[in-house]
Amino acid sequence: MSDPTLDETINELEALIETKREELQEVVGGRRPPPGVILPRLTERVDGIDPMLFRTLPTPAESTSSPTAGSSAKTSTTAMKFEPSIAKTYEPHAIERARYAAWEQAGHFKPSAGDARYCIMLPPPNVTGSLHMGHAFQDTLMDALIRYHRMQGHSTLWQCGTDHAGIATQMVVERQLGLKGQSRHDLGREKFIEAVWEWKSESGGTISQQLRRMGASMDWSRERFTMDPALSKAVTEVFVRLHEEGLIYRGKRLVNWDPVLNTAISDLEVVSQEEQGQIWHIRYPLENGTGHLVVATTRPETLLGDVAVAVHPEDERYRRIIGKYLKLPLCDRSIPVIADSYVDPAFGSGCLKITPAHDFNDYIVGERHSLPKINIFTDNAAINDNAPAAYRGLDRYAARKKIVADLEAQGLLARVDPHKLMVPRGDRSQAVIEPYLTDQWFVSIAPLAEPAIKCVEDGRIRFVPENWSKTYFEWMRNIDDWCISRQLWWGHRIPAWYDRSGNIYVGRTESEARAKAGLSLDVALTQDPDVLDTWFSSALWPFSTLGWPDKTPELATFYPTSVLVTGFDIIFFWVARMIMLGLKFMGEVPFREVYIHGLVRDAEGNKMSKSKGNILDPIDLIDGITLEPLVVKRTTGLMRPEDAAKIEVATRRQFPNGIPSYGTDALRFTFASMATQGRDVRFDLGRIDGYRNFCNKIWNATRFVLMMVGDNPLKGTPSVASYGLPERWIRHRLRSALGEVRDSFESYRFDLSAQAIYEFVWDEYCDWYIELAKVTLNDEQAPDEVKHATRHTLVEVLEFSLRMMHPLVPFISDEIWCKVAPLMGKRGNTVMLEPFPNVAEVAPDDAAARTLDWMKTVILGVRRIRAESNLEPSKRIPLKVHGGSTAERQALQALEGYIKQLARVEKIERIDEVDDPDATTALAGETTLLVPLLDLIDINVERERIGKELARMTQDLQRVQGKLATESFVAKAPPEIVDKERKRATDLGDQITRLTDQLARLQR
RNA sequence: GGGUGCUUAGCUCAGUCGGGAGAGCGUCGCCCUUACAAGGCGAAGGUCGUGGGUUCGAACCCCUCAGCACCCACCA
Repeated sequence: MSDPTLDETINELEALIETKREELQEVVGGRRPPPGVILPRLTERVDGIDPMLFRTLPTPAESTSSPTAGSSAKTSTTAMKFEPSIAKTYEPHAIERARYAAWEQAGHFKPSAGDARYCIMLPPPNVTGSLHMGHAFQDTLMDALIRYHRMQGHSTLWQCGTDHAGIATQMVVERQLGLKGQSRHDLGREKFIEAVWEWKSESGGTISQQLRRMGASMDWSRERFTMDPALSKAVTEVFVRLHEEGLIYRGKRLVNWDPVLNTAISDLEVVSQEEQGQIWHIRYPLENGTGHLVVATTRPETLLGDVAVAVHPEDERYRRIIGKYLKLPLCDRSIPVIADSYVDPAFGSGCLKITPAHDFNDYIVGERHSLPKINIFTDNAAINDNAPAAYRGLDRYAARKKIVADLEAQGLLARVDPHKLMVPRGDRSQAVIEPYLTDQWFVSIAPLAEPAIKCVEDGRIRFVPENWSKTYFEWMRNIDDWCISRQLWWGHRIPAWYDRSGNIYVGRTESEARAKAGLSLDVALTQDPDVLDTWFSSALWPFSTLGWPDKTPELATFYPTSVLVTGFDIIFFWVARMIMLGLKFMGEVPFREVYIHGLVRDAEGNKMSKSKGNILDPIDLIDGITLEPLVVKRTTGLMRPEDAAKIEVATRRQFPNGIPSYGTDALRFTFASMATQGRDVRFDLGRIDGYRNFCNKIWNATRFVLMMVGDNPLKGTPSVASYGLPERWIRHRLRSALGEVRDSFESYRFDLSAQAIYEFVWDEYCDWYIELAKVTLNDEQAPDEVKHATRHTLVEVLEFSLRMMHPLVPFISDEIWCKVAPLMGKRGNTVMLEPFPNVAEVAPDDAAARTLDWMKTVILGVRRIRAESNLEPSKRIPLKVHGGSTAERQALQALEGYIKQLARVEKIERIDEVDDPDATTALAGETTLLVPLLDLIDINVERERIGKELARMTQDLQRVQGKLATESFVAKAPPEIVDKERKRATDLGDQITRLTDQLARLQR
């Protein structure tokens, strides 16, 4: 907390919040604010710590509203007055934190006993990091899988932990030191590392706390850090073994050098971007004074390190000067003209300057021709002493300027053109990367890559979606050796020692290294100062976290893990390397499946980034945030402070009222519903809005059920005969929904799971079944037995649904389940350990489904007439029915009560002859529905409506008849398709006749 | 230069085996009907990017083109 700007920000925020709090007090008069009003809260996470997290946890008992002790459950129709033991409105905050704490305390996240195993490795987030939308998305999917499998009784482990993230963490701590005017060199290596550890222990837990807010059910008791002693031991072990096998070697190579961070980085950490630059055409005079060659370069300063000029061997223009010498401008050196087929004669002048120490291609050409390598840079990319005195000590860009000026002065600059080029930059520092000749450690990758390719080819690892394996193969088949040494202080120190003459000794410890080489103690050794690439330790994560190299029970139980859930951006960085090292050291793949999810973008499809100011903090979506703190948050700590004004305007426009509080479940459900197969997902606030409403719907449906049932357990299972059609129908629907949910979980289609749950709960259970149940329960004639069956079904289907939805919305489902399950006589105290429902537990009932679906068309038909004829919704209307199949007639009789209530029909009259000319019509199967027109109805409206429907049907019929008239269709299409079309034609013909008759009557 | 995706309603997206184009949000109309206005009921809205091919039949399979996005790569 030593950062003055952060302190300032926090003070500002606190002052602001205090003001808002006072304003709000005035508005709501000290009472609980109405829904939608955002309670200001301290958004202190600017500095990565959230002191509010878990500070004031209500006990589970306090978290729900007044208990109903003493109130006797009434189960008659007067039960409406009964106030159930569930809060009146859905308030996620009242339930989420307490529930999570209870789960964690009870140890529910730990693996249970059981033969079937399920394990996911959390991609360890950066210990310096805080939760962003990508994490939140990914964690939701993993948690859904974990909960789904845990509920199936599998011994389930979600292994969590954090990554030391070498460069990133070191940079954060160095920046903090910088604010105090210190550098890491002022502290020295040992003190600096101490400072990093200290910082880690203070700020490192942020993301773990935030993961808890997401409801992530990971086994915290097994939390690991890549620099834990045990994991460091694994790192050393792997390094030493690979070295012993000759798969790790040290060598002087051209590597990607970050001159700002002063370290080598791997190919993957270099990001090339197209930038506008220039290309300089420079004259290199022939030594014999007969002219000059023109070479083109985008980097004139590298001229100082040139050792040759190459031309294509078959280029007629230059054939006779191959082997002659050129005077290297500005330098007192001669360089040869060489022939190499690498040169493209068509590009520029067809002459290429060769600078082996500063260009990857030139390096290869240089090797081919045994040319010297002249390094002209220092570690900071300033000109070194290998260059002429005039340029020494100049930064690379200052040197460029001077060199260009000098060339021009000497008349050696032929031309300068604007030129677009790919500029390599370090992904962390954004510094322009130099190819630079240094001693580094490498992993010889080809022998590791081969089995790693094979295990995906033969299906031992499966990518989901499948096409990502192509990307994987593409990279693995063109992979280069991996540079693993970094010139940093924070990380795993390389277990190698040097004597005075530079001989290398590798061992698990210095004494082992000595012993292996038979060195006596009086030979002085110094350890390699470098550390390993962070991804080296990450690559071991699937087995190092389980105790490797020791043979632990966890390792035997959970390796190979079940699935890896991750983004495509780290397939190369991490996934591929885990596969290679997993196969190497465990002899088995690290995971069976790799589920690749999309990247979370903002609503416009832009990548979310701090510098764009379009970041959404998942915690803000859960808790809500008012506009002012949001603006402050988005504009604080920008890399380019000049963007602040723009970001502020955009933020104020997009969130004029801040962000409402949605709760974790709504956020999770949104993420699940966005998890389609595409490459990226856009996060739209409209979606989360809708899913918060869905949670509210579940809440209120439960309130209704509890009102209807009371709070005493239901006695006895109803007899089969007491189930009405609605009860049979909703079970049938539940069965299909359940099947879809299970299938989609198995195939990682979380979007389809979410959709199936949403549609079942809202469209089937709430909109239809509850309404139908009301009819039965309000019917004084209905036998108790039937009412009991109805109540039982209300509860049973709800309880099923809660188990079915739990993996996606753990908090609300658990909260409600604990209230609902006892009514079923269930004793568990959390739904997360209950069995995930099986399709086999619910029998299909096609007959009930067909009948109820027909009834729905009747009700929908009447409702449509009512709406389109502007009849008052509350007014009961008479309904006449004509015709209909035997089944329809029976159904009508059986379901009359439901139809009357749901369609708001006064009475239903069967007529043999359509005699009422002024009636409006709807069709339900073979039955014709007629609603007598009342005085106020405009007959023309009805004519128009029927006319439109007729037009649609006639068009349909024509298409169907056209099909049936095609001989080849009847001959070649499957018979069931032909039959279906025939039936359609008959039905349509019949309906058209009935509507035409009705239209004729109206026109009289 | 090589590779991979995407293009379906105003917006964001589903569409699995090739067989009557779907959802959410938004829009419009009516309703505070005793679980829920964070709600209920109803409605409008689509040449499935373009052009061709295969097929009895194409949003879906094949090819062409266009636009967009991403990944990889050493063209000075």
